[in-house]
Amino acid sequence: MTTVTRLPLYLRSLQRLAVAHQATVSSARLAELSGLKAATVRKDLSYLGAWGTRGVGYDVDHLVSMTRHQLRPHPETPILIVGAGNLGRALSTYRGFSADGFQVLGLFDVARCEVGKSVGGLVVRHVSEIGGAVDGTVGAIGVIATPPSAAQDAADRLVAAGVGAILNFAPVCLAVLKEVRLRNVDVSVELQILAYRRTSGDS
Amino acid sequence: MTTVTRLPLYLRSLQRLAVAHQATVSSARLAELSGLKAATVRKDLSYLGAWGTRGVGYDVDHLVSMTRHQLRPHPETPILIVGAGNLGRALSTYRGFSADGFQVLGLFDVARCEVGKSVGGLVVRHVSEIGGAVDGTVGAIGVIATPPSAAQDAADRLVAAGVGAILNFAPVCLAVLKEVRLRNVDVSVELQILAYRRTSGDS
DNA sequence: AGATGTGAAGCGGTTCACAGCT
DNA sequence: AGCTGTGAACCGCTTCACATCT
Repeated sequence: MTTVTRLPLYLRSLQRLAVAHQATVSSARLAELSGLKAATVRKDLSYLGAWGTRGVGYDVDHLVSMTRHQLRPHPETPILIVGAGNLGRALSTYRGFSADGFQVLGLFDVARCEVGKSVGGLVVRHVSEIGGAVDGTVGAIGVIATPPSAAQDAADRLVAAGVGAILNFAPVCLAVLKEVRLRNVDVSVELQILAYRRTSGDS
Repeated sequence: MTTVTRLPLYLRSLQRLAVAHQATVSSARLAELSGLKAATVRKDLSYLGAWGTRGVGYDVDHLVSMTRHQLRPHPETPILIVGAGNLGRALSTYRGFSADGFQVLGLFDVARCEVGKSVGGLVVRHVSEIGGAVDGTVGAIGVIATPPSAAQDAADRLVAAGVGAILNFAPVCLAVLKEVRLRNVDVSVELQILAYRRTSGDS
């Protein structure tokens, strides 16, 4: 269901509304804030079993807790970052994570010379220690921020360690067990899409 | 057309094949390398007017130049990065850009104390200089790597400077002229999608 | 009046299946 | 035999339209 991919967007908009002490939102307003159509918002919320008031709209606080509950069953989702290069360091010091319920559990690298360095309160460990770091924790997410050549190895180690999902920033197509959810973020690909044909707008 | 979003993937796979001296590829093989279905590949390539040989496959070199030509009308697409924080610095030192035909034209920040610092051969300039940096160049792409609060201002400046597209890393929904293509990359959103329900795989 | 909830239509992309070429 | 090229079926998401409720 693609509704899931919009839930985080709703949550953000809703949190802003909550901060602005808006008690209620219409689907039209929420759509506008999230860059979507009103009908889409209503359909999505109805899937979640949302209960709006006709003629008024939805209760912001109720929607916030409902959306958040859908998005995070556990209070803190552990994150493991592999690759202590520029991107890996940028990610591990990103302060937005904790607000969204994530906690960086560890930062790893293959290069021995990187191991032991401290990055924003986190000590870089060797990739061989990934397994030990995950240990009992369930639902951990691995983030791959390595060069392309090291990405598959990183993925293998993360999968072996038992992570439930992987977010891959390396420009390669990874092979993983299909039980492991995988999403790719590739800056160069995004730029190439944007660079294509200077015509018509696309989301 | 969503074909465009797959072109960069094909190009990457094809370049690897070229390096490995593979003269020819079948749609099935290319699909496998790119994580797609064979039928999709054939449809996409036929849209480009590709000319494969039945019983054999496609000529790798031909496909590479055809795809590359589609993706980059100009040899070097100029990139302007706004925000010299961790992410902005990571992006401006990313070495993969030049290989994919992009050139970082400038790195900007609002904070006066950041201005003048040197980051990987690039001197951080104040955001007010964005307009001058773009000047005559056509088809420039702006990259927003600021905190959320500064993102809309960055977008406005980039649009005023005449960029054709914006890649936004800030966790906000930007308002831009609809002539300007916009794509959003939000790490927290990606993680939230991955964290959702520990069931069924999704791309 | 103003907004939700939702069946039904619409639309775009994916996948099938097979004819046709080498 | 093998693989492309493509019409047609399929599928799922989006959007409309409107009955329904406050």
